[in-house]
Amino acid sequence: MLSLSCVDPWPEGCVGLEEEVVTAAMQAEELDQEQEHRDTQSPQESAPCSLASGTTSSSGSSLCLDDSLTSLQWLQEFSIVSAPHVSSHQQGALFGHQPIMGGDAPSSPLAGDPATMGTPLTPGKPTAAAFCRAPALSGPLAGLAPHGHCPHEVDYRTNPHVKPPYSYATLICMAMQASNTSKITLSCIYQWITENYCYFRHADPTWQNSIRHNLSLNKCFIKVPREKDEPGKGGFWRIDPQYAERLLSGAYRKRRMPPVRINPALQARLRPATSDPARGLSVSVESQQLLQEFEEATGAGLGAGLVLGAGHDPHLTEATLLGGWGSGGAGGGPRGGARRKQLVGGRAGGGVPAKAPRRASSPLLSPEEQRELGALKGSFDWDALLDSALSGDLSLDEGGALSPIPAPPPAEDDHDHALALPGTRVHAAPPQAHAPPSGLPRDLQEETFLATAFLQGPWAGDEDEDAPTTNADFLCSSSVNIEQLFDLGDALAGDISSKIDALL
DNA sequence: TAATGTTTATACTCCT
DNA sequence: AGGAGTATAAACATTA
Repeated sequence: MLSLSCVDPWPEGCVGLEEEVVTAAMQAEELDQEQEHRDTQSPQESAPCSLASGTTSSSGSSLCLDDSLTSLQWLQEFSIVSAPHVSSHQQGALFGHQPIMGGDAPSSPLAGDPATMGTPLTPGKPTAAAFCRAPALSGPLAGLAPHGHCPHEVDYRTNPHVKPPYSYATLICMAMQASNTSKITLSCIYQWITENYCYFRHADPTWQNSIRHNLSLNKCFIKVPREKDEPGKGGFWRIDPQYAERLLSGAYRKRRMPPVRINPALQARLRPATSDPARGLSVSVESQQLLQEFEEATGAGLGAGLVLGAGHDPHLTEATLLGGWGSGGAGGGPRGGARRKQLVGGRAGGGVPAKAPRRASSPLLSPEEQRELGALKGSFDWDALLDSALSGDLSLDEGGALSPIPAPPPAEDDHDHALALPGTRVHAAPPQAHAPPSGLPRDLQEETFLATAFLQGPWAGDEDEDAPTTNADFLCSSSVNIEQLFDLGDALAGDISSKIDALL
């Protein structure tokens, strides 16, 4: 059954943390009140604040969230450059709202893109509600907090400096699930990611290689060749339905990933501005202490990117920040291939000069793909998905979505099953389903679930916390509440019992 | 020719 | 320590 952790935003293991964080927030709020007033109000600059229409109004910026619930306000003290022109709303880009699965994507990929405005890495005002109160961080999800990279702190949609803490597979899943179609093209995946994650708009386009690599390698993804009469290049991709089904099952698991990654493509842009120590990362002693307390509370600090070294040397911190590719305290520096590129010739045949990095380019979409992308910009309707489950379209029985019994690998022809998506048909899984071939898919789905659940829920900050139905739980925000799911479970249990009785 | 897709290799983190 | 999962890089093949 569904984890109860979905209901309790602050499970046992998180209570202490909550208190500490809130305490730190209160202290920080006092410290930062002066700066709070310094921040001139420029609502017109907070374009991302505009809410998406419909059920996916998850793009509310930090401004839209509850200012009174600041919990990490002390992070405002972290400022790579002093940029008086940067409004608090822009500062809120780092912590604030989430990329939206649906709703109105920017008309331009760069719309509301701080990077294009030279906005530095300047954390804004997260809210308590946005920090770990959200469902994605409750229960097993609290594991994200130790990463120090709570997704609710960062507005990945507009912040070009921080890499989303999601695996590529998750991003692909998100793109696919945001689509109203059962299959999308590679370019649409690119497009969705770049529109929803500002980081990738400015990152070296090698991430696209990784996307393709994931699509090819990950068994979750199935390639659907184009019809012969279908124009366009490349095939379509979709999620193996057996994994899509598991979106509704299982517990969350944190993602293993370096906590904070600064877009290396922006480092060069940032570095000149921050090379001046006078304009460098400004961290007050109070905030350092608060951050340290927070790190101690969370056990991991704000990730490699916000490591406060001995003596809390701001410059060291800056260097760590700008060094990018935080490697979890393993010394920073480029990881993986980047280093190998330097140290090992690899198959590239040592000495072969690396390709000059290409500029990120917006994939050119065919009209057909544009239409498809239009669907991508549409809603990411969990209600519909849940409704599908509740209506029985999803396999809910043996090994089904809501069953603790793992689903079996699908038959080959199962690939014809469509991804369970809102507005689209949802095929039942083969009843003989069992455990997935590996742990990856489950993790992936859980992560995707985690990643997408909160995308639906900007409510944490702008709703009354005391309201019984606004506990920032995606299920509670959904038209299908947890009771319904329990009712469903009861019904299923009853059905199973009756069948057992019949057999006996 | 560029986009797409496949494969291989390496490095890193986390878990057992 | 080793395996699993993931990220990154690159070479190469295919296709529109």
